[in-house]
Amino acid sequence: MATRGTPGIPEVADPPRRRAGRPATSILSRTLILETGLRLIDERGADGAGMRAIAKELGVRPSALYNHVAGYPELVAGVRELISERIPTDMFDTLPWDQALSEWAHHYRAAFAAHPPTIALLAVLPLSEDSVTTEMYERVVASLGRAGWPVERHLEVLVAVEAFILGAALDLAADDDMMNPGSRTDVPEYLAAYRARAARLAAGGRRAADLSFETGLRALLAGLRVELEELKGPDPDPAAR
Amino acid sequence: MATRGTPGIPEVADPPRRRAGRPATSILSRTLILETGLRLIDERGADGAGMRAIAKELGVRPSALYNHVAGYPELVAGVRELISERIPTDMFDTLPWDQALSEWAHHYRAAFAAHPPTIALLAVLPLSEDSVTTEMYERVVASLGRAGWPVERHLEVLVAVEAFILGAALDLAADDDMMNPGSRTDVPEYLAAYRARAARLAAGGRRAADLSFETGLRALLAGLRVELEELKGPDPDPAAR
DNA sequence: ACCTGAACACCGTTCAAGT
DNA sequence: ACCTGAACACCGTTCAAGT
Repeated sequence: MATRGTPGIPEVADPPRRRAGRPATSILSRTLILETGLRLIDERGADGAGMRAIAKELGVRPSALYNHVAGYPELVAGVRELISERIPTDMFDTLPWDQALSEWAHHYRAAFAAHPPTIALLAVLPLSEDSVTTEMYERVVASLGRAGWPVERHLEVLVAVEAFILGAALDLAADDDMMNPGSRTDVPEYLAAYRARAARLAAGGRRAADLSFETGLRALLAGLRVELEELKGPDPDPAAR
Repeated sequence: MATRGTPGIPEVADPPRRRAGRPATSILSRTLILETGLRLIDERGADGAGMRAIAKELGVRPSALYNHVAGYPELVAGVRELISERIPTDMFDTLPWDQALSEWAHHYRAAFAAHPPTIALLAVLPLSEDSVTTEMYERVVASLGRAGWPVERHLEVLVAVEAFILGAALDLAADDDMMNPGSRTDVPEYLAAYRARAARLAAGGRRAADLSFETGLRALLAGLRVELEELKGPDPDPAAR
């Protein structure tokens, strides 16, 4: 309900008080556009952060944005990069590979969780080729190498863990009540399981998605640990390490 | 390429040859609309399967669809249900819980993989409340119960596995080449890992996403198995089972 | 009940014209 | 180089009018 062009003369006529032509000092920048996009996503959801909405928020015409971003898809990718940049990776230099992966996974998921509407929008993007992500991968891979994982399996492990993280992030975006069976009588076991979890959640103050994330991550890493041990296990001479 | 309005004069003028008013026998149905939607998604991608495109394909005006589906979001949910229906669940009645979960996961992922463009569109949807999905959950939960998982942890385990499946499905939608570091020189370990995997993939005929899915799923289930053993382990009287 | 026809309120994007 | 202004080719959705 924006009160635009109401009565009178141009009362709330926010539109361009600026005249055409190149402004003395440039108004926009790629960074400004991306940050505004992320802010609007947070404030209004993914649908409230299109090219036109961002332009309006910046007091500019939509076409002006195209001087700094190639188009909407590129803008979305840029916003994802903005979020990815905030995922710390220094734990890979100080912790054992499995503990480091666990900490990383928590931060990774939290980075998206901080902007709920972005999850559906951004998790869908191909696990990009942008610079930030690649640098993150570099540290993960280095850690796996030091731990003794064979080099041809590094990406396999990395992507498996990342898949779980993204899936868990999607789950986080879903409403806690989304799986509520209501009063259906044809799924008794599910109903019992749903209620038992609900009671447990009510007791502790945690979200449903947190339980699944913690348990899944713990299991995944435990399984990977076992697999690495088996890879190294047949080693007949432990002193060779 | 549906050959519509074939002979006669108005050759390519497909638009409404039908006059207004209720047709003698109704043309549309919810099922027909959903199946056409899925087909168009397969043929043209998610962007080529909007309300208007479906209407055109069915030789009908867009507004006619609203007699059978509430709107676009409901249509997308319906298409997801169409896909979900094809995921078999009978393995939960015949196999041990962990083997059943493994088979289920393979089918679940394959159901989406059969319609690549849908993955990004559908995986994003909250793990719905629709009837098919809930019935699927019922069988999973029943299996976990028989295996000895405490009832308040059934959904936790189920959702953890499902998160991994959906994350793996997203990975499947990404191009194999998407993680290619190109000729970057600042990520040597990553570059080596990428090339080592590429060589391995070239040898065997598999996709990158398959490796990560198999390894992640195996690890996840192995970890869950260990956790269940620990839960049951302290049992002082094995005969009580 | 179930379709057409016309309209509404949006999109992202392009491009000439201005400075 | 970087903005405005106007236009293009789309969307999903609503609703009166027809049968």
